Amino acid sequence: MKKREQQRQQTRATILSAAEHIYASNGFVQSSTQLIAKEAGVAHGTVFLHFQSQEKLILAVINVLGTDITTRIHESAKQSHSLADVLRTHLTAIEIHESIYSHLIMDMPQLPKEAQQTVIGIQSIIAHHFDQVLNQLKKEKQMKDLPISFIFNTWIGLIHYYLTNCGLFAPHGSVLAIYKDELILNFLKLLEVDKS
Amino acid sequence: MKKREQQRQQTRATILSAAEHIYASNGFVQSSTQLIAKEAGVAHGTVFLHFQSQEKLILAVINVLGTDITTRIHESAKQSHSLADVLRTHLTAIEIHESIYSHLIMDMPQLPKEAQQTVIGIQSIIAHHFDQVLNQLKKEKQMKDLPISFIFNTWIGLIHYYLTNCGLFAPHGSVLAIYKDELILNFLKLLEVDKS
DNA sequence: TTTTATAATGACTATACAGTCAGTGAGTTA
DNA sequence: TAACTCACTGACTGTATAGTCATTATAAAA
Repeated sequence: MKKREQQRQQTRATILSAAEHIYASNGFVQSSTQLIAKEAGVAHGTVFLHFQSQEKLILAVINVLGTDITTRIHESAKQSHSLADVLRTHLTAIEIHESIYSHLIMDMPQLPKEAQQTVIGIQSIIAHHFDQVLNQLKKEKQMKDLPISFIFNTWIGLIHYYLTNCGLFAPHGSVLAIYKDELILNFLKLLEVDKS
Repeated sequence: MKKREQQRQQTRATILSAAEHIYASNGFVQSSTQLIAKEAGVAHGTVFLHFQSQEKLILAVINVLGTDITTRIHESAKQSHSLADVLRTHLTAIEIHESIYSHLIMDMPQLPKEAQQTVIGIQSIIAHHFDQVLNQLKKEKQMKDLPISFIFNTWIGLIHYYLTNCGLFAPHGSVLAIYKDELILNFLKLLEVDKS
């Protein structure tokens, strides 16, 4: 590759990575392109050479995030046969990107629709695995008869509640690192699923 | 009362009410003081004669909201003896202010700490009633042994999930009006509490 | 009636920010 | 080496918005 093209790609990657860092600590809405440029060590204008607009930059970051999370879930899901496995797969994939993912779900209402689509995409995958596992459990009468969608929403709601209130649950660190096991265990108990 | 003082109070009330409307439809963070002034039919500067700053205005609106919700819960809680009663009391109190309450919990991370205190205050009351009712049920062995805090967080998380995703669950109207009964019923089933 | 006090006005300031563009210098080609 | 290309710069523009203040109009006091 030509040296110029190489440097161009490098700069783009630097900006993307800087943006990811800034968004992870300040959230998407409260981060300025100026700050991202500074963090990346480039001029403010350079950001707009690589990304049409702030919105496109945000979408690019979210897209990278979404792709990574869904890939991880997909990989891990091959060995997920119990509900416990599915829950753990979900939380582990999110935990890796906890801070930026938390900001994503908090800022969602103010982000473009395409961003929301990414979140929906992630949840669809989890919902799919949920569906499979829970239908099996229902068939085996190992679980009470509740709408799967309700159970799913309860789970997602619970996780998002912990994530959006990380300041309350884990002021200085990862919420999931602390509560992951406890959450999975208690949720299984709630559904009365045998842990085996 | 002197006519001047009366008019002053009237103007203040008009601004407060206009702010409440605007916040309910646009959210707290995305609403400008200009827009609120326009809605109230007063000059922009007038807003700052009655409220030191935008932040103080937001806090005043939230304070009114918090007081009303907690009062309602307090009133209604006198007749709340079962868990179903407590859940219904909670949702009914919120439903009345659904749009602004939803924005409150969504914008919370970006609001001053005092605002967060209001939300915590509301939840403390609910948590208190939860505690009483669930401890009783536990004593009577009518419920499985899970940490009450976990059950509480699951409930709040579920409700907040529906509220923050109202665009998904109820694009044109009140989420709680549609799902209130269903949510209560399914949550009770989940805990296996006798509905009587 | 005249004077004083003050609620309200709206033009103004200051600031923050997204996005632009003429200019610069290093890399590439002839 | 000379001409050219293009990634990058940073000063600039335009816009949105919180908050200020001299001025105005009206109610209260003298």
